[in-house]
Amino acid sequence: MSQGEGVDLETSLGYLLKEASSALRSAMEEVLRPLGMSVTHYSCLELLAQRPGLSSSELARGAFVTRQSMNTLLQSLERGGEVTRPARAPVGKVLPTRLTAHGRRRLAAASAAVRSVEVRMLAGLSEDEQADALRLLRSMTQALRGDGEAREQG
Amino acid sequence: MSQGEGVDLETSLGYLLKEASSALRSAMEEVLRPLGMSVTHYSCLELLAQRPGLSSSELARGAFVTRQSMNTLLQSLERGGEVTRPARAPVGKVLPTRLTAHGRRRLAAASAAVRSVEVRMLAGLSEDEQADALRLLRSMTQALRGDGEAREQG
DNA sequence: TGACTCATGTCAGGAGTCTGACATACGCTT
DNA sequence: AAGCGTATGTCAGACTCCTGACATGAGTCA
Repeated sequence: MSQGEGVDLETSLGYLLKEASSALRSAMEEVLRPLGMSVTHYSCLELLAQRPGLSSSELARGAFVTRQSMNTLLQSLERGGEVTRPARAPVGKVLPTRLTAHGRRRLAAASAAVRSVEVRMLAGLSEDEQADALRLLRSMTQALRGDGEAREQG
Repeated sequence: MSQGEGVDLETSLGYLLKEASSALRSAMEEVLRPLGMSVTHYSCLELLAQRPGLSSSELARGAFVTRQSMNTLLQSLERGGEVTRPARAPVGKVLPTRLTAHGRRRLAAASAAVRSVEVRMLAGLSEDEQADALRLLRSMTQALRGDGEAREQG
């Protein structure tokens, strides 16, 4: 510990990452609130728009929550008529989920709101810097996930 | 596998930021769990080590939780003998919090564990890239915070 | 074919965090 | 000096998300 005391939070990438993520989440909640939508709710819809037929578990991984939490959300979204799931699994236990027309409309509004936040976040960053940020973030995530093993990607 | 086209999540800085943050949090929880410590718990201790005498509200802002949540945590930390707060406020209502020797020992173990995670996260990034990441993250956070309008003051 | 492994959906219980509300203490303006 | 707005600490209730556990269905291999 003799050398570790001078951990300046302002130069800790971990802290800054958390700070940025927190700021992004707050900003998203702020613009989503008027629409009566949570960040997880929006994430779920966005995921479904891009990859129709995803299962609850796949949606959960994509939105970074547990499959139990996602399942609870999906049940309410089904009641609200934003998504549909077959009563019985076509194959296995997997219930493919799809957006309804209503869900798509809800997503459209939310997507525009979220996009404005992202635009604001990127303000002041050049194209090259944005590309750098993408690459850096990917590198960090991959390093955190893979336990010291180089994993090839498609 | 079934990658569509349209809006690609893989090129959304917001999504990647959330993904990286999620991976970091998971990694931290994993190494902190054996110590019986949560991420917020660790953050609180780390903050106190660097800025002794912080109030509950200041700690809350630094750890990105509400002051109510931080207060609940501080009460349990007080019971556990990791921090101390005066019974009455020296000035105003602010109760300056400080680490005890026990708290410092707890932090030392946690800090080492977290440091290993951060080292892993930074693996594969050059000094320059790390500096870039810091700068980029700061820029995004600042752009997100100034949501109202020009009312910024460091 | 049968055992084993893995993934999924779901139920139940609990820990952590948030919103809302209230009293108190400080600084600034009038 | 008094009023007003802001910030803090705290209590209470509600909610979200998580951990743990169970049964079911698919894929793999002997």
